[in-house]
Amino acid sequence: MNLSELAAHLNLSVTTVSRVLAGSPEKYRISEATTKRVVEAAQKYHAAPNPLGLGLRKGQTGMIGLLVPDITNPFFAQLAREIERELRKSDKAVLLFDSGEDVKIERKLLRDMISRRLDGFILAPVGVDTEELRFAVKNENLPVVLMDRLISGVDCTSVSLDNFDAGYKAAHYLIQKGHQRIGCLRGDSRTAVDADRYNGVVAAICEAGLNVDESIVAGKGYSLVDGVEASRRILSNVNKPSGVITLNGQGIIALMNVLHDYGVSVPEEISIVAFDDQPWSKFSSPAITTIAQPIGKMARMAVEIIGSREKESKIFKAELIERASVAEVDVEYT
Amino acid sequence: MNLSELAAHLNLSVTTVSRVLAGSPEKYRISEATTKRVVEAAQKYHAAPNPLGLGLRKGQTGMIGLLVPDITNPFFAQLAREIERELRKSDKAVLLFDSGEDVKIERKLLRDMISRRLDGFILAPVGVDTEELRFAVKNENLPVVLMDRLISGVDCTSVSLDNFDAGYKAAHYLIQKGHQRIGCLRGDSRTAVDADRYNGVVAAICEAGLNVDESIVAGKGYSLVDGVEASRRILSNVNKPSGVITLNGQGIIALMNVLHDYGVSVPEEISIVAFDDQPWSKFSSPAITTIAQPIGKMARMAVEIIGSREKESKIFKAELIERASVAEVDVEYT
DNA sequence: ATGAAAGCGCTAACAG
DNA sequence: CTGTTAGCGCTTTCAT
Repeated sequence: MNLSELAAHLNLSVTTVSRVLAGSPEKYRISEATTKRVVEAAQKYHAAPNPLGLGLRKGQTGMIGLLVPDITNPFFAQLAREIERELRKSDKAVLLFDSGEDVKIERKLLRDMISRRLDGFILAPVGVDTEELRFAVKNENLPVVLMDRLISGVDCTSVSLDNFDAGYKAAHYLIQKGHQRIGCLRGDSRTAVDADRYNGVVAAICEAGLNVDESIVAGKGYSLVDGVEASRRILSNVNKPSGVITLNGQGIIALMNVLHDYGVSVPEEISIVAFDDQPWSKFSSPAITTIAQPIGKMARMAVEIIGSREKESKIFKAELIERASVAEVDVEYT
Repeated sequence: MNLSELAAHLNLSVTTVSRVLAGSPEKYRISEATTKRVVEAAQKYHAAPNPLGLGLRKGQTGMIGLLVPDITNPFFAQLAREIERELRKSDKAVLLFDSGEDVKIERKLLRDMISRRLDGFILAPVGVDTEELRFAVKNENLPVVLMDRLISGVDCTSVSLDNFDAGYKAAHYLIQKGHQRIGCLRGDSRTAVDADRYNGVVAAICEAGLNVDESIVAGKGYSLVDGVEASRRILSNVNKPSGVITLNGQGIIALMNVLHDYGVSVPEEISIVAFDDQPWSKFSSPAITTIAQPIGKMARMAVEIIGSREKESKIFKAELIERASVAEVDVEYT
């Protein structure tokens, strides 16, 4: 039931009913009796303001759009959950758009999202620079915040991880533990997240005076199949790495399975540091040493930025969670 | 930009612009010239009808609400993806609500969903019978379809799996392979999905003249922690099962890790049949024999039901995907 | 072939 | 303390 129907039932004007249900009866000095009548009747008839009328009037939809490349990817699922939970506090709902890692679909979705006049946009794009993305990001009137897959060269409001630092931390940790031959399972190297993380890894390796061996670096996408293929390539190398860093969440799943398949034991034969702390990371056997992104904090920040319509970018630091997938090895003097 | 602004720019009435953009210019015999002018200007200025005005007029929001207990759970993430993809074809968007397996939150979300006047509701509830859920499900005016966690005793439009049959298939397969001592990793036994699956398992075991040993049956929820705890209980039994069936997606993740932890090899020491085929199931080592739900088909059916506003319930059959996690054992004559 | 007007449900400005 | 009115952006009659 809507407000005017309720008003008719109670022989009141829509205005009065509206004022009561909007939660400001005292501001308009509505009598206690009336207030009570309205509230009770509203409850009884499940009456509530129609958000379309309300939105039209206020110029707000009460919804924000969330675009992800793959909701099936645990990182984005977690992100979506945190964002939804946070938005709920201000009675906003989340419209979910999944591009399936497909730029063409993403462009179409972006247009659809914008035409829906949402109150805000939290975008985790595929990672490719497109006209639609630029339009969204550069438009002063659209409260947009970019997450995860930032576009290199395009600066805009965003919430992201210091990916270089995170990659550096992972590699530095392995080096500290005596590893000298470090492999890397990458995602799509054309995306900034992946490139930055990898550059961090390379920096740490070089800084330690070690060499980067490209033959134990592989990866060309974020899908599980990509991860499996890359894992196989890395492990089929005659001279296996002593430690491997997986640069994204799907990577570790792929790698663990391939390792098991090849009968390679962790951490005895190969040590692992994995990007993205996942719910099962600590239950895994061995428990995985991970580079954890503060997903909750990042989600909250994104929501805050959208709400306040600031135009600032925030960068978070990843944390290395030490578990049991990295073994200490004796440094070989070569 | 909205239609009236565009109309002003072009010295046309909103009506004409609306008719062109609604895609029915010939129906109203709009001249080719005008049509072209409108279309081009709309493109240029990124003008599109405001969905709030449109919705208010048409009594539709162009959105359907999707409620899940946990988007982080791969099954629901996959479901969400399929539903979104399907809905997109009819230009509808998905409003995502995540109850976090919490009935109290679910009730609140349900109220919120309803008050938003959505065009349809696809609900995968926590699995508990609540006032709000009944209201939603029993209301003739709300196009609701229940999925996965049906409420026993409440019949309503739904799309679900023949869970008894699925459980039966899993157990029957193990028995065929010579297993006589079958353990079971359950979810929340108060939910119908879990109970039905378990009953199917029990039926197959009894039918084969074997006994159900409750000491190798455990589980009290759908979280990973619940799964780990249950796995430990099952495996710490002095008389270990020869085959284990996990009744939900999180269960297999928990079990695999605990098995590895305990140094139990699959399928040599213990065979496994797992509910829900997951992207990594086939890459796992050994590849997991699973009971696969036709998620895509179910999603499509749910969307179709919502669209056509039928009031029918559809039940799908699960398929056993044979892989390498079950070993054939010699039948012992006791 | 096009436009004017009404009305979807709501709230804010202006009465009283 | 409550009501009347206008207008948010759109589509659908009804006119021309």
